[in-house]
Amino acid sequence: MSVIFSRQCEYALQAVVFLALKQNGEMTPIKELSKKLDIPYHFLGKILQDLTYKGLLVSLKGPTGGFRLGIPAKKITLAHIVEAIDGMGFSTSCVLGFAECSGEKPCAVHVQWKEMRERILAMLMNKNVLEVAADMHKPEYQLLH
Amino acid sequence: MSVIFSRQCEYALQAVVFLALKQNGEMTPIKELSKKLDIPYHFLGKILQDLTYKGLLVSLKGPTGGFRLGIPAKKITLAHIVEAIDGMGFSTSCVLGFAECSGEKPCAVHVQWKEMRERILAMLMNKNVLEVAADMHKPEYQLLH
DNA sequence: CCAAATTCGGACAGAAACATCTGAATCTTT
DNA sequence: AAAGATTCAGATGTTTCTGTCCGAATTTGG
Repeated sequence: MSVIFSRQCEYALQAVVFLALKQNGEMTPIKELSKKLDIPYHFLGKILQDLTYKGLLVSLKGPTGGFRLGIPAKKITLAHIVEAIDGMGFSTSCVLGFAECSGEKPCAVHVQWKEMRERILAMLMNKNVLEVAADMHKPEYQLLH
Repeated sequence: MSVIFSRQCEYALQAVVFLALKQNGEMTPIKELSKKLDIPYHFLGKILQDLTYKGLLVSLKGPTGGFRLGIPAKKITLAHIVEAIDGMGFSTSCVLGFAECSGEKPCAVHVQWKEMRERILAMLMNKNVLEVAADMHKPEYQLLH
């Protein structure tokens, strides 16, 4: 394909950012997330279940149930979400696909690629979902309205 | 999963770099590439066929047949290979997975991500396989020996 | 207590990516 | 001309990812 993260992971990122928009302890059911973000209902259910198991979310059954963040939004970085769903494999993998490529036995583009990966990683670790959600509120970011 | 390029694309990158190591017009059969690079024989066959169709390689049947570069190594960049196999989708895609994310309707990390993508793209376009192959010759790069 | 809304858990279905198989076509060498 | 090595083309199999379905468990409100 040629995409950095899996579909699941993208859905997870969107969902967590969306939940971060709700500042009170309000619960959001799958149905709402599914509609607003246009993500398949049952598929999203699995993903949220997974994030709940990993501790990023908290769930509640029954009417008025749903999901909310399990940790303060400020403490959840994009890296946390990616790690929970896809793992951090991308941050060590070789562009050319050599399994043994490493600092001791590098491929010819190892150092340059390493820098890219580290930049990406730094960005993911530096962005918490509170910031992201706050930005999405601003009029110039219309995707979640 | 969480990898930048598809398996096919990684195999293609490796194979083309390997072929760039052979400076004379010598043909290399699939069997040799498959063994040296540890790539499944028939799968690699398809990929080389594809690269041949795209003009990056030239093939010849029969004994003494095989594949060689179809363009001078210096003119083939890593970007050319990626484009031939995976396409350049990654260079425009949104990290959060929003389909409509763009300059006019950005997500909250659009600008930062755009910079990452552009850096990656620049690196892929600036690296030609002659350089890469030459580096792989050097003793500090042992992966292809 | 009951009905309705929700998550939970497991099985299943479909699509895409990865890989293999087989026979045909082509080329080289003898 | 024959034999062997190779690519080519299409069909098929396998695995992983994506998505669906259903029934059970839980919670709320009447």
